[in-house]
Amino acid sequence: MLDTGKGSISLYMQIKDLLLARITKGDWLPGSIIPSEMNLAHELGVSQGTVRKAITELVENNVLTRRQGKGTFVSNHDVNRALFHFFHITDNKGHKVLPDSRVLTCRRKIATRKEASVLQLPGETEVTRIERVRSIAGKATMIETITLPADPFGELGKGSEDELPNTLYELYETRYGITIHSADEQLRAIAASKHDARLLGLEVGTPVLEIERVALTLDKTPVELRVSRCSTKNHYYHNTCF
Amino acid sequence: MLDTGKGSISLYMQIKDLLLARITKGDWLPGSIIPSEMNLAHELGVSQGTVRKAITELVENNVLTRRQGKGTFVSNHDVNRALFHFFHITDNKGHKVLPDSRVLTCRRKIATRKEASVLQLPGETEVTRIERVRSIAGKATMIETITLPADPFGELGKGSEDELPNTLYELYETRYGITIHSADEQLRAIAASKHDARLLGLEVGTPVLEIERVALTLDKTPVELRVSRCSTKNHYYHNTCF
DNA sequence: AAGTGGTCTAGACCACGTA
DNA sequence: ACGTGGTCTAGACCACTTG
Repeated sequence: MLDTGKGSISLYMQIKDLLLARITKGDWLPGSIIPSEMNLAHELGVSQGTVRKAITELVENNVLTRRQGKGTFVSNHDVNRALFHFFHITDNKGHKVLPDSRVLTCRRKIATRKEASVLQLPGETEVTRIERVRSIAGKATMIETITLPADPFGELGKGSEDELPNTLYELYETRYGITIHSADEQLRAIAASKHDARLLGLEVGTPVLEIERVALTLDKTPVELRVSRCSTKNHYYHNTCF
Repeated sequence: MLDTGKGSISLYMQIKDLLLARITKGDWLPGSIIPSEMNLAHELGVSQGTVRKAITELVENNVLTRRQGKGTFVSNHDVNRALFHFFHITDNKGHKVLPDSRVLTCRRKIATRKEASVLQLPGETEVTRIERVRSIAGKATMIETITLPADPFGELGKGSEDELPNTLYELYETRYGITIHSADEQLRAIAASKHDARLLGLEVGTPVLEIERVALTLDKTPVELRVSRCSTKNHYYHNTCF
């Protein structure tokens, strides 16, 4: 099974790929425990240290989570992950708070060229488009337009609009088996449209921050396009570089 | 020297802190080689694997760089580091290019309250303020206002304005012994001022992206405040989240 | 050939969580 | 008491770089 020949890829990398494959296939679901390092070592015929090195890299990629004394678990989305890894808006003092959200619309539509291209869909495909307003401390701060391919997100968008939770990535994971692992964000400054201005309580033409995010699964399949328009009157987008 | 008692911090952490201290003190300068893992292990009376684990974490923090067959080196700033870790503007196709820069002014001034607070300076301190325009493919794309404390950056700003290189962090490192290790960025959308508009070739009031960056050394001392105003007509700020 | 980092092993003991 | 991950050791061999 494992390639121990000369010029081959290292053992721990093969094990890492193997574990990754099992997770991607769904053998081990988010939140569930995986076999112990010793068990995996025996099963795969390598030493515990080699399994450990493979797991360590997956932990660094936020794919697995270790809990001393308990075991190693497949990471799942919770409020903390949403806040620390996928939400970058802070108030003027640098404090992060996850905003509330209120859904405006949730409808099936034909994908625009942009949406189809970003989500790698064929032309003229149906998508679900959700529009919601997010508020921090009771004040409307951002408008989100979320586009999801119809395929994995079957019934979503056929009614049941008001039942959408605040943290969507948890829903994707628990209800559709889709785990968001990373996201690419592109930011620019644009003028608030009439629609933006009304919802955010701004003058038309006020500069707002547009965040265009493509969310990806572990195997880098794009599964969500999210365009946010954010008032930066009392909030910033925050990023730390190393 | 090392604490091997019970409830104490782990050995490799102590070694990591020790190596970090030597680098921060300047015992080992950026770009120079550090002793081999075996030598450090003998010197410190631990096994090579323990030193290795300490070094691994410093490599992950971009403090050290390993080169197989050669040794382990203190990381230094080069064009690649500037581009991959500290520059986030891409063109509409997602391509990164480091812009050219033209210095407009470079003067000694009294720090504003904002500058003094961010750079942790006492009131009424002198700082060096640099203003420059950065161009991509010949087109002015961003205006940068850079504020440096007078203290470590002695003669900078007393003449010699035109000799400033494109990548300033390299200069800080080689000429002043200041290594930028991380940076915090806060982004918002604002309207272009008359000054901004003229330099960027935009209409007054056009939304531009303002990036306020505080650059930190390894021991988290803030040493530079950089406010950039960026036209997002043909460029984005790009960020990947995990 | 000698020295460096990179991988892998086998085994020891510690700290934590559960039963 | 037992199983888990966390730390540490000692030693082997490989891959790469330099003299």
